[in-house]
Amino acid sequence: MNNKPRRSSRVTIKDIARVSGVSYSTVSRVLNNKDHVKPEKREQVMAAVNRLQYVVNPQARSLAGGRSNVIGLLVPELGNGYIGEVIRGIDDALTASGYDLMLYTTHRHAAKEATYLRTLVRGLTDGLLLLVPTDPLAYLETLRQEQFPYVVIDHQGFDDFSPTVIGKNYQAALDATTYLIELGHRRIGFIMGQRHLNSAIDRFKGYRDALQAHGIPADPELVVDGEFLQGVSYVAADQLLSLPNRPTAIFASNDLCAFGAMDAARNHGLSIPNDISILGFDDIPQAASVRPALTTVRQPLMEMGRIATRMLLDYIENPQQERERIFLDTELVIRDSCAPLHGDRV
Amino acid sequence: MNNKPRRSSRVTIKDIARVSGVSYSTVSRVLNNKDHVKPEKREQVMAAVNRLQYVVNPQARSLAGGRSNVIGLLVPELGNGYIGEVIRGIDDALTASGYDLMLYTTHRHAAKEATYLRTLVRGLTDGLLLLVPTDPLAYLETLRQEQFPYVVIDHQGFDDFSPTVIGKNYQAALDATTYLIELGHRRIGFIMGQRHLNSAIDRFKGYRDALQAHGIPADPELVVDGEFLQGVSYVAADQLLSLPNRPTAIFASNDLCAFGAMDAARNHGLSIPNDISILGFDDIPQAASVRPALTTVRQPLMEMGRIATRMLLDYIENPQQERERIFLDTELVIRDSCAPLHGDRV
DNA sequence: ATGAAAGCGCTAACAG
DNA sequence: CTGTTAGCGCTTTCAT
Repeated sequence: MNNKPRRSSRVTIKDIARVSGVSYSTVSRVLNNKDHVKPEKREQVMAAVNRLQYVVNPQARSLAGGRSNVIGLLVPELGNGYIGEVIRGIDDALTASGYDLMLYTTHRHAAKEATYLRTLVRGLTDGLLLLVPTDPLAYLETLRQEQFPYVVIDHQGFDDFSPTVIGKNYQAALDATTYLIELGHRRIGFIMGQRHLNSAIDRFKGYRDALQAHGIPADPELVVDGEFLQGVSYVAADQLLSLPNRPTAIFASNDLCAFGAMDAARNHGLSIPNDISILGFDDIPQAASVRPALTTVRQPLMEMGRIATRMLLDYIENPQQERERIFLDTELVIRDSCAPLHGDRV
Repeated sequence: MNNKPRRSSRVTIKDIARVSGVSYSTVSRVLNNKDHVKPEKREQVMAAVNRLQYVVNPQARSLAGGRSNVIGLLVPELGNGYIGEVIRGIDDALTASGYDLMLYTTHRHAAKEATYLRTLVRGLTDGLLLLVPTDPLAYLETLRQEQFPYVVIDHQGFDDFSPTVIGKNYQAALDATTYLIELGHRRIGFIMGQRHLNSAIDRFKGYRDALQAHGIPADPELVVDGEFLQGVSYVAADQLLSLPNRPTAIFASNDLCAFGAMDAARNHGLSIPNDISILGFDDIPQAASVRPALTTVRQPLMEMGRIATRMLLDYIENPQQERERIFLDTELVIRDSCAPLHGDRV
């Protein structure tokens, strides 16, 4: 419980001030790229910085009211490729920026989110990336009032002021379902994501409206809960496949759910796509490597992370910047898990 | 470039000192569980803490010489399930600990690692987890001299003092290769990992020695470079499969490499496992979902992360703690990608 | 057992 | 353009 902290490489701005023969506020100025410092002094300082291998102490900087140069990322959990991809995009955008990343896993625990938020905002981070937050209403308003920079990724609709990056879920689901219909399917099962998420709801609406547009009556039996989880979806799909009049195609709200459905189909002795077509959403890396390769809606996950990060950095640098909401296009990636209704693989 | 930092929820220990009627050094004592504070005062303080929703400012604490309660994680990149699994274990162990996680992606860039290290050690973190570091010799010695707590995960052999958690690579590779031999294979290709990593080398030795133990001559043609990457392995496997006397089985240094080999095999019109057996290493989540499901060596990835984290926290709390090196057992997971030499699927 | 006071390393007014 | 000075919030001697 009690141990000496070891502080290392004790080169501080005072040291480099002494060595380069200027005051240490001047050092601070050049370090922060401020104006009003003679080029030659700037050079002297930089020389000393390099020679002494100086690195700032981010805490001191942040404590003194500067930036910490770290941004926080709140994610529900790490378990699926989806989040990994988004993080890659974030990391990508951060790499050149000089910002570091603090990772917070909330395990979908809303209270935890709120606590994190309070400490984070307390100066540890300069900005926040919220990936599918669980119950953001509780603190988003606070963040806004504090003018604390943040961007929400892949979650939308709980308020009308949060800057957001999200895929066009409705349109994507509409297109995907239409594709299935054009393949001749009319009994199309739907595995729903977490019902409290608008992304899940939008996907459902796309599915529903596509059916309706083609005059296919909605059958409540065909809509089951998958909660964006593979295990839950397995059960859900199993239920679908046990129906007397079972669907000939299943549209899953994300790839994980699609994998669950594939498992269930195999378990029922059904061949994919000959006996049953399965369509996913996200296009996580595994989607291409499962067999049959999954036909799915590709969300530009890395891109989402990258764009959100750029937006955030922009807000940090530039607080006046107008907040925006960005809707990204998706793309139907046709692979091997869907086939025309009566017949051969497509 | 110039913007006001917004500091929020300005409740500091002074506030809670005032409210609870003690000096603020007493508050600090209570907050840090120090002795020499009367139980009743302790209660008063805690009451105020709860009432005012106080949260410490980690930077101030760390600046003043206390702990920051964050640990840093250095990873090469996020691109594969392997690292995701390890991180889950880390996250798991951290969850209850009150420590936060700082994520550093080095992109296998050694210079970047060194820079990170300097700033990290500068007080931002209380300890470091190094996941397959690229060129650690440069700074490990420094870390040790500074008595800075760290644990290396899945990399070993570059020095003899670093605390380490790693799988038994040699034994695992020996067992896996033996399995293939017992299936009747004698021409067994090997896709090598990054040659500068001891984990890759140990796996190779296991392969080599298993062959030798069964009197199978080593054929250099059968050993190709995969660098732990799917793309590179595809090319490597392609080379193997183009051999006049092509192997009947391929042992890949990790699952990603195995996937590359599967792609190559399919491209050669070979059926897995009837025409060619493929065996992987790691058992990342995808391994179970590819078709045919991959027979592979299971490393307890989450467990590795969890154990390493516990060790690290232990070192932080308890600097005298003796450093240890832990070797974890692996397990051959037999699925569908390997079959007896002449014949049906196993 | 507890308070007072001295910084940790840095940024940001404020003078000049 | 540049130096001086006052903290940021907290931990830690050092007294008492």
